[in-house]
Amino acid sequence: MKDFNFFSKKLITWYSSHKRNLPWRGIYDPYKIWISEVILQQTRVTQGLKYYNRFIKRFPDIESLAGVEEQEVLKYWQGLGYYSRARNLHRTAKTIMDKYNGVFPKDYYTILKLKGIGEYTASSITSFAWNMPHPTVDGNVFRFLSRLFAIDCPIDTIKGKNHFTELAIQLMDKSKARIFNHAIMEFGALQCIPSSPDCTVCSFKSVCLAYINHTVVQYPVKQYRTKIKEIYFYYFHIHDSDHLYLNMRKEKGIWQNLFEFPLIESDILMDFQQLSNTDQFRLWFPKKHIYHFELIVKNQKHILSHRILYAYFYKVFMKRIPNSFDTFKKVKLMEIDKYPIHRLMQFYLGKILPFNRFISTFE
DNA sequence: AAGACGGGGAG
DNA sequence: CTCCCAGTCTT
Repeated sequence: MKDFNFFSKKLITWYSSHKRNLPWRGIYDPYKIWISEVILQQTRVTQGLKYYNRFIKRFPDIESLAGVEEQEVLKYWQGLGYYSRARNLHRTAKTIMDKYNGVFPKDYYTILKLKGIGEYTASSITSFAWNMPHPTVDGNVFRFLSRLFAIDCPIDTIKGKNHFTELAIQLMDKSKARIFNHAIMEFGALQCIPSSPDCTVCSFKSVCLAYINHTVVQYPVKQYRTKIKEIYFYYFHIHDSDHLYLNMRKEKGIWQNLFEFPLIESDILMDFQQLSNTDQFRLWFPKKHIYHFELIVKNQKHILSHRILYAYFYKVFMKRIPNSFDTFKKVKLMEIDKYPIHRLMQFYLGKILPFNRFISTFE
């Protein structure tokens, strides 16, 4: 269709004068590239930056990452979201130690089999570390290419993915995969931005089909929309002057392996009367003991990509800690920093603890 | 093919 | 509010 080498050249020229200075640029260590790419999955550069620096400082290589407990890896991921990324990072570090003698595999398809590494990340690692000609097709690339060629095929379908990947392969100067991939993503991130891009200064305005047709706003095309469900979380903060009673979320789902107060989840809004009639409540707080409940936080809205959850925090006072609390993890207040917690717990602890030193270490 | 999985920032 | 971010895994 066009002179593809023209695009590659033009893109790289643009990149050389517009690129941002980022800590994972100009690095050829596959480990560091891997960490940076996983952190940046569905995450903005500005948000991931401090996590990257802190993570690399604590886990400078595969061996150091594989050698710790998952809990510590999650602690360094606390607040970033999509926690399966951290769990998979840890798991894959162990796999590389066990199966590949601690050396990061160099074959694309071997890398692709590792947990938490998909096509995008495998392409990033192989192209950035070894200049292998695999295209990095991320959100930036989807957007840029969909506009440049006015592609109506939805990007969130198998067909769309394949189409854009093929296009990126054809556009790429195979001998310059590393800089081409950096350039095309940077272009999408800085010039061909999602909303109101300044097309008047774009290097491709003379050939961009969407710009020529005045249809830039229509691209990229998406087929699916995530539907959002509302849920209600009722937390119990057991009163104790110098301890917290926590549970680890073991089940698959939101916040797996993170710590939180004993919790009753519900699809519906419940007042205290209804709550106290649930099986879980009666198990934790049997009638033979005297309790006093105080509602500290009411209807706290917490938004996830696919859920809106409303949280209630009850503080529980009692004469003596009953045996039914033995299943909870009793954590010294001073040691809360060792336990990975989600934003909602951080919010509550920040509210009730007079000194924010308890949760300040990782912020 | 469709949904699950966080959190934050921009408009 | 809505959209989207250097996506991947599960069913």
